[in-house]
Amino acid sequence: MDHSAWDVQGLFADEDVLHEHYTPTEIPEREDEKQELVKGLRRAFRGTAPKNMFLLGKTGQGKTATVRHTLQEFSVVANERNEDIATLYHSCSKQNSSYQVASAIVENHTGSDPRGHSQQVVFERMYDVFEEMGETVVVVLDEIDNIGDRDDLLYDIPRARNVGDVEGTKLGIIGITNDSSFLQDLDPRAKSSLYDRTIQFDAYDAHDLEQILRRRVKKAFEDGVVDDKAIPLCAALAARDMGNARQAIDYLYEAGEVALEEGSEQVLDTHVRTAEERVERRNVIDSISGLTTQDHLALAAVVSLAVCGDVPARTREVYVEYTDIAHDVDVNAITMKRVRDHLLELDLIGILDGSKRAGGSRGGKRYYWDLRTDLGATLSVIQSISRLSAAQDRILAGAENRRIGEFT
DNA sequence: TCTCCACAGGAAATTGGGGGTT
DNA sequence: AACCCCCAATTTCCTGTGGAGA
Repeated sequence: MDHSAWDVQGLFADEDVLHEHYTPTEIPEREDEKQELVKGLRRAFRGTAPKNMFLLGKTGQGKTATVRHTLQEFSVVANERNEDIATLYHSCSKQNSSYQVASAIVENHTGSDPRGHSQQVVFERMYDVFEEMGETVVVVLDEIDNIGDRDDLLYDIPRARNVGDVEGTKLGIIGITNDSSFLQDLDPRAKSSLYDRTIQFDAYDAHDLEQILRRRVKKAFEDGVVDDKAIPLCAALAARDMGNARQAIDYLYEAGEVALEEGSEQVLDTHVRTAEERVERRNVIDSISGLTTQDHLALAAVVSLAVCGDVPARTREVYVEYTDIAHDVDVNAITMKRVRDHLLELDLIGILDGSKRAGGSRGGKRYYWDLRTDLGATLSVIQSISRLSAAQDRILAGAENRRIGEFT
């Protein structure tokens, strides 16, 4: 029997360096931002509370890595100087309200879940946790935009000392958000009085990305394995899109996989191009599969219309298709208002395109919905959702005239 | 020019469910 | 068992919008 499929060529030296949760030891491109953080934090060594700060910037701009790295240094220095300083990093990705965030912090540190009590009680327990940690405590709340407008926590923590919720402890809070509108929605007066500094992480340009990639390549791949044209290409493709380092690294990683599959001894620019397509397709699939049933139905309605070539379509047309599909799969159909909301959410995450145009014969304004992602890829994802199996025929109706029925 | 009406979109009320205390 | 807290999704209700056709 041929076992060559199990062979591993030595392209990668250390794949972990390319994984999402790898924290680089240095980011020279973010040295300025780091110094800002240091300035805010080092006040703790003078006996003052650290500054409250907001880090602002899109995903993949090194916000989390910079903070973690800086906090790490801060702790080491504090330790050397015998300062009673503690730091707490918390990602709010799984919580969507201040209440849940406070509960999670309490649960992480005491082991008991405080949910069920009033918000006030939960906050008090959270402050108890802080007081136990040290004389000065820096709290980092990553992905804080997740809590939306239930942001009491952001007003409460900076005031805790004045109000007497914490007695001996000085609190500093660092919020990280990739949604700039989140910051605008905070009460402007509270924002300026409670938060001393916002640090903006601008998108990397192609040159920055290239430097970042080169450092990773050195660690992740064997020497000379990555062709010299491949790196700038990854950087350029990502810079053209969003200047996202995560994306650039994903391209590179996947390019390595492609090279392995093809039995190539080098990672070439052709591999990068294949990788880009794969990564993008995978991103679409991931974002769709995480949606709710109603989102899926709304999307399926647009896809169904797209299969027939009936896009862009008005909300009403999408809604009619939606009700039919909902009936097919035996799910309660919801109001048009709500379906429109779902369509708008799909627009927000880049799957649909909802353009608002002046109305036709009846005036007003109307949305015209179209698919922003590749029809074939989206259709195959829709088909893979078992819940929608009873509606496949309807969605594919008209496909044979359009010769796009053969996706799997 | 005026009215009409399908749609947009904000706000409030409702529904239902998860987790508590007493 | 009766009652409290938090929350997401949805419905209900309402006010605007603006070109076509009277």
